[in-house]
Amino acid sequence: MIATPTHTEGPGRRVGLDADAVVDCALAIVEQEGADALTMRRLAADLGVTTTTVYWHVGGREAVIGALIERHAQRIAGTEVEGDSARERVLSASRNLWESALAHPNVTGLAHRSGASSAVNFPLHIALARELESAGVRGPAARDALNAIVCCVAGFLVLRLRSTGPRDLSGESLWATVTDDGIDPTTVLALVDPVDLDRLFEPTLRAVVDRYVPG
Amino acid sequence: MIATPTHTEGPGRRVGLDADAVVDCALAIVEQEGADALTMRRLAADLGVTTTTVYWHVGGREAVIGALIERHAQRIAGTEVEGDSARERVLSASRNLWESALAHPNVTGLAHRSGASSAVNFPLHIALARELESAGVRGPAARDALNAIVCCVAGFLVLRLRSTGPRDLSGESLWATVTDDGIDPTTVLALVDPVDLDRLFEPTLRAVVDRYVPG
DNA sequence: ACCTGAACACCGTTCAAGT
DNA sequence: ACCTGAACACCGTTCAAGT
Repeated sequence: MIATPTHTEGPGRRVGLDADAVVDCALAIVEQEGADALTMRRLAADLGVTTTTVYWHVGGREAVIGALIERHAQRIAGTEVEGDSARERVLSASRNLWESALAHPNVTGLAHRSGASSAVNFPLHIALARELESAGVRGPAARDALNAIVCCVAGFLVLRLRSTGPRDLSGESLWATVTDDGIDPTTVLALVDPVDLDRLFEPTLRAVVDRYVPG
Repeated sequence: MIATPTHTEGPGRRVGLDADAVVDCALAIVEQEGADALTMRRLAADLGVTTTTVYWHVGGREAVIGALIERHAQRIAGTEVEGDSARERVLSASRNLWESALAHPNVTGLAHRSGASSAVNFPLHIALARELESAGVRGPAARDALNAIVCCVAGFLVLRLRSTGPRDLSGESLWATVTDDGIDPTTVLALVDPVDLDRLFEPTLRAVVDRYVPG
């Protein structure tokens, strides 16, 4: 008989839980079912404990989300930058930002809503800053290039990842403006089409890179 | 004695409330105290009624938010586009997108989180589409230009409006990567500075416009 | 140190009831 | 048609208590 707890239920029992297990479970819930599914009670239930146990190990909901985001950031930190020329490597590092967000839409959305959007992508931002330096962009120019690229990628992600529910386009009262004015309807309709964004991303990114990194 | 209700409290009394008054009140709460302050109970309390009355007039929270966003969209619809050349007017219409969002950060953030980010800016998107047409950009080219510009503006807004809390930058474990690698710290630090974005917005916007509208 | 049980103060929503 | 009161099922969080 090894040194196991003498009782298996009630206060005082040991369930062998640590902060890492809690954060892993929280991250899994968010990735699979979205941020709204992450409640303290649901998280505790999945772990087989009470909500108060979660509070003891990592803290309240905000703390759980913070830890979850930081773990995800470390997970995507190892993404490789490809390309031969310095310019191509800058583009590759920028694309990594775009692709990692598309690969984990729920975590990305949660990080964005909780104001930690830069925290998740921190490792990838660093990687991009490194490639900019290799491309000869330094000082204030590097700062501007980094910010412009990050903003551009973030903008495409916002429209690309937004919930594609049918309840958008709100009232028909707004549509009246369009049909009245003789604007080509397909131009405006494309604002809702995420497929276009996948095609548009690359050339727009290149336009911004061209503006801020010489070559 | 005019035809007033015979009783002033309890079920059956008339308070002279309509859907417009509810939406106005909801919009005021959001603009002044943020979206989190908009609860059904708070809204009802400000109107001097019960929560169920709000449900009767406009519906649940989602319906209130939808109506609130649509009203704001109509409010900003009248923004003027300035500029002599067609290209300058395209830039002006794009700037309107940026400035109206900065003027109403709470409503913008709520619209974005509730997946109605395109609904709020719908009138301004139409205005931009009109200027693109005047600039000779039509068909698929107009669609691409519109999407690219909207994405660019949205990206700058996302980083500009994100809650500038001190709890960002999460763990110090991430910072270790930076100091180890000899990256210029000021380059990365600038990611948190919103002032830089105000300066960067215009030239980056011009780079995107240059790419998609000739002239 | 680790975990439970009960409780508190909120929230959105519904339903029967009033005039 | 318009409005109330009470209730339901949730939520995050706290606190005393157990081993």
